[in-house]
Amino acid sequence: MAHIAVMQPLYHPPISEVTVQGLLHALSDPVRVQIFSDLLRAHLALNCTNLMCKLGMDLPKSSLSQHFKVLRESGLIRSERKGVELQNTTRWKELEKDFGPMIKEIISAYANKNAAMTTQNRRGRQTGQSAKSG
Amino acid sequence: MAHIAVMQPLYHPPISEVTVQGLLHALSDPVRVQIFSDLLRAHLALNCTNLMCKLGMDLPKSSLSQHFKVLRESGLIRSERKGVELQNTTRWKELEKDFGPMIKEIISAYANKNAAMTTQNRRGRQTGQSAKSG
DNA sequence: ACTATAGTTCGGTAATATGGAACTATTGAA
DNA sequence: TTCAATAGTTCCATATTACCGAACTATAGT
Repeated sequence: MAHIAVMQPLYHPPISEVTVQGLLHALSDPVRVQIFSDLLRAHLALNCTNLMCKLGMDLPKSSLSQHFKVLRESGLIRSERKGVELQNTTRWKELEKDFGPMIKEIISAYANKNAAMTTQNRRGRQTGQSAKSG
Repeated sequence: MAHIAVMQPLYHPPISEVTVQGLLHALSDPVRVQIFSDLLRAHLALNCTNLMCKLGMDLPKSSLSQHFKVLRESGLIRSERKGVELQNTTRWKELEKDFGPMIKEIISAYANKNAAMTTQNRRGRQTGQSAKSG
């Protein structure tokens, strides 16, 4: 007895529908930034669960799914079914063409800020912030 | 009989406490982007109400106040009491020093996107979006 | 002290985010 | 085809955040 759920086939907005507002909202969450930058670094398709393991994050599946949905529907990533799992890639080329260096600058600002904070922490100010070790 | 409210004197985070996450969150709202870009263009201090009139926006005072608070506490603007009103300015210099061209790129991406959409609208696709008319 | 103006704070409601449990979809094996 | 396993999604209840009217604070002018 099929109740309601039909699991529709992963919506990806055309690049023309992608908004700066949506991109910034997606990238204003630390989990999503981590995922996106890792996808950038990885330079290849990654599935959701592996990605999270790799980042040392341990979120519930439902939250994870939501975060990927936000990234997808903001236009930042593309997710394709590959058997039982999803392969996620960034939509970098399109994005750069339409939004110039904005996204690059955002990611690099995050990276710089983290680096700066890590440096500060090394100098003794223990803040409890996640400072990736090793 | 003083109940609770004390109206504390407008908090401005030191630039070292400003986070990319906070900046992006602040700039992921169209009203706040409008305010901020107008402050940039204006190149001088503007009070809240005038600013909103000028932008043709008609929000309730309380919402307005909240938006300015978000901009202020994210580190994007500085607000100083000048008599009965506030004078708002961007913290551009500091921001650029700490976050490089990121903010500039965000603002310009917004501007480009709006321009692109206006162009599209002119070609007949009436979307109901606000397209500033002369 | 009274009035006006500019903005803030409170408090109720609406919208959005989080995460556990149940579900869907695909693979692999019997 | 049926059963189990794996990877994500959807549902729903709760928690957090946003919105805005009403009451308040703060300053200026009279």
